[in-house]
Amino acid sequence: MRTSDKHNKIIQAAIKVFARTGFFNARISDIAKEAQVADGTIYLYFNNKYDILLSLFEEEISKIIVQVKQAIEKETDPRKMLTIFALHHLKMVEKNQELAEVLQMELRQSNKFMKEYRNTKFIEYVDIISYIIHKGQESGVFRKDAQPGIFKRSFFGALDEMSRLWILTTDPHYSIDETARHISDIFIEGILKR
Amino acid sequence: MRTSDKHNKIIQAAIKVFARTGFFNARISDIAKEAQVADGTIYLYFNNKYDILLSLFEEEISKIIVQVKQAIEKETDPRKMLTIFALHHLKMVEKNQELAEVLQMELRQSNKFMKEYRNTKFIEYVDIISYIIHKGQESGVFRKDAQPGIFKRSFFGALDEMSRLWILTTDPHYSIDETARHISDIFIEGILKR
Amino acid sequence: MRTSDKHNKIIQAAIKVFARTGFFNARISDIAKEAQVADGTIYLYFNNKYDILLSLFEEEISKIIVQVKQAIEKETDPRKMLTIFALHHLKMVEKNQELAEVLQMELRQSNKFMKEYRNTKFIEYVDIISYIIHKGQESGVFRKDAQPGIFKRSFFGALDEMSRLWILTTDPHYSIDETARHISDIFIEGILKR
Amino acid sequence: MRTSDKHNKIIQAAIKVFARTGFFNARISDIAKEAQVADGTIYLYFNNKYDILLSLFEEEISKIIVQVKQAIEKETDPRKMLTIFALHHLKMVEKNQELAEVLQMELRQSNKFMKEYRNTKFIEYVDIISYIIHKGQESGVFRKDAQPGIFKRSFFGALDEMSRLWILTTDPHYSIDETARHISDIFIEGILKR
DNA sequence: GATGAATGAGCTTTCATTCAT
DNA sequence: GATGAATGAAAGCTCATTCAT
Repeated sequence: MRTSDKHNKIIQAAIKVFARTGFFNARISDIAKEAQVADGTIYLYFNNKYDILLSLFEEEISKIIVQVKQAIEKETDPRKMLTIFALHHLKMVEKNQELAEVLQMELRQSNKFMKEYRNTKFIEYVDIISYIIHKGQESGVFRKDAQPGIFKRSFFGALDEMSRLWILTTDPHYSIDETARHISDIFIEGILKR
Repeated sequence: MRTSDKHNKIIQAAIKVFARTGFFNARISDIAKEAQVADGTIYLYFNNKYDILLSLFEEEISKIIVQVKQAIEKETDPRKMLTIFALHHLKMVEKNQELAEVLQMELRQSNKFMKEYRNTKFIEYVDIISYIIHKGQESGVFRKDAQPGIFKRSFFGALDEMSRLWILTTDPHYSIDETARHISDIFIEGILKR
Repeated sequence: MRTSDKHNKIIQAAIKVFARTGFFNARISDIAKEAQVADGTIYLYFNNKYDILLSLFEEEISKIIVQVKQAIEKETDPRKMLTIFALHHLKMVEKNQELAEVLQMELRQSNKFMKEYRNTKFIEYVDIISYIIHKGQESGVFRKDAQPGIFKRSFFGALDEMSRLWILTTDPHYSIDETARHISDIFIEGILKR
Repeated sequence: MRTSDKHNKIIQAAIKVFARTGFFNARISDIAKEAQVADGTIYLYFNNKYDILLSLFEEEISKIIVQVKQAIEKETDPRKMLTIFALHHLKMVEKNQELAEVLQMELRQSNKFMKEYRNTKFIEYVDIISYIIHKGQESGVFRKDAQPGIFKRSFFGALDEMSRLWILTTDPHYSIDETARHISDIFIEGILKR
């Protein structure tokens, strides 16, 4: 019953609770209370606590991917595409603070400690960046010797680390727009063909 | 006695165990066994499980800071300083894989969920980068409009995200040297005054 | 409706499930699935899980009693009656393995832990044996000093313990016929008037 | 620490609690309270709830076997040996009512539902009976055509079923001595060579 | 200082039972 | 009558922490 209202209610509750206390400190009963269902109901929709986290990842990142791709498709200039990606990423973080916190904190842990789990959705997200680089290299805007594999991680890492600032401290020193532009500028300048 | 043999044995054991299973899954008895002391002995040197993690952070990052500062002091060119920082960071990650894993995975969590804790040592580490930028701006090598506060986090985030590759996958596609140089090149190009 | 189709379907399903996993490990949902009804339907026919077990006992043992009595009524020689009882008991065990397992395993438990429950049907079954002894004593075939109350339990106990062999191990060393005859022979010889 | 006081205290507590409520209804916390230890302490001595039951079986049956063998060794007449076995069995049941209840009720269940477990101790106990029969056949007292394998189970089954009377009803109609003698008399008469 | 047996609070998960449809 | 989603009480087990030795 994937389309059920309860499934989503639990996911949204879990985002709130995981953001507040972290995955390990979160109690099933907290999520149940937040979702206004009984503890047992959660197990009608998920196999266990960890399954909630994984489902959350898959579903929420999927949504984000769709949105970013739509935003980027409207552009042809790879430089602008990078800026849009950065902007979109940071905006998403601000709009969905709680989700962003969970992704920031728990996604990495699960990548490491849950060996069986390959976070393909996350990889797909980051690969949007390398796709942009390839485009730029083809059109001669970006340097051919730039490694998209290194670039995509560097660019994502830069945005991710900046997001942490927003999540940890409640008072952002720099505006989202300013930050996104600043970061993408550095990276664009860094791989521009001269 | 801070310099006690046991104190350090426990820290080193904790690094191993935390790297292997993560902080939350790690058992005190595992650390005790790894350190070849009794469970109770740990509580003669640390207040609780979390105190081990914090002590570990403080002490190990302190060591790293000393080393990086020494390496950078030998240079005067801020461009080379950035490259050295990147190189040093990635080399450290490779040499101290287990420590790097713990810092990667647990440092962020603790920043968030342990509100009382200000990770000053970590801030000090990242501030080395902004110090370099300031130097470069003063000497006219780097653009004046570059924001050191944004730059330092972007640069660190890029390196940090690359490190995750090393930690998660056992086969690095790019050499440390190549990667460090590539990343610092992008960033140097990105803030160079033209 | 006691004779309802569903009532019996549930009983038969319960026999299967209880035999497979035991009463305590059996889930209502397992019985429901086996009976091809909804979980809730079971509660239209039975008060609770334990009520299924008790109903099962009463109804199934009643059937057995009718059959044994019919088989014995054809005989007049109390010695042959005993042999027929033994034969009938072991044959029933083999034909209704699952039912036999449930009676073997759960009947005793329920006698003990469900204080309110007097298993009158079971007593009626065992009393068939003492009825035979009385007959034999009246006709002078069996010793007058034999205690029917002790004999009936011993005889039943002997058959019951042998049944366990069939239920636990899948390969019977002795044939049913041989075993029934052997056991009844020992007991007949044991109370024969000389 | 098999010889520890606590190990035995927990076993004895478990006998009491299992006898009172049955294995499945027994709570670990009940056993802990009865043994005057903390819940967690039980897990220092046993792997899980079921491990307590198995340990209980092995250890207590071992004790009984030693005692019966000692009692029987003093005799040479196989007829008397059988009577002694019956007497010893029923006396044991009366003296250790709670243990007897647990063995009666739970030993069979575990034989069936815990496939991996071979109750060798129990088999050893019942084999004492077949050993006696063999002796009697060798010395020409018992019929050669008697099957020790069937006899041992029948004899044990008879005693076992009688024990249930003692356990279920609190008022024994027949004395232990009378019952033991009556049952063994039937069986002795039943296999005597004439 | 060092030990490790003992503690007991705490949490995930199960499942008999209910009840709105 | 029939359904099965929802409930929530209940309990086995873990493990950080303590403290008598």
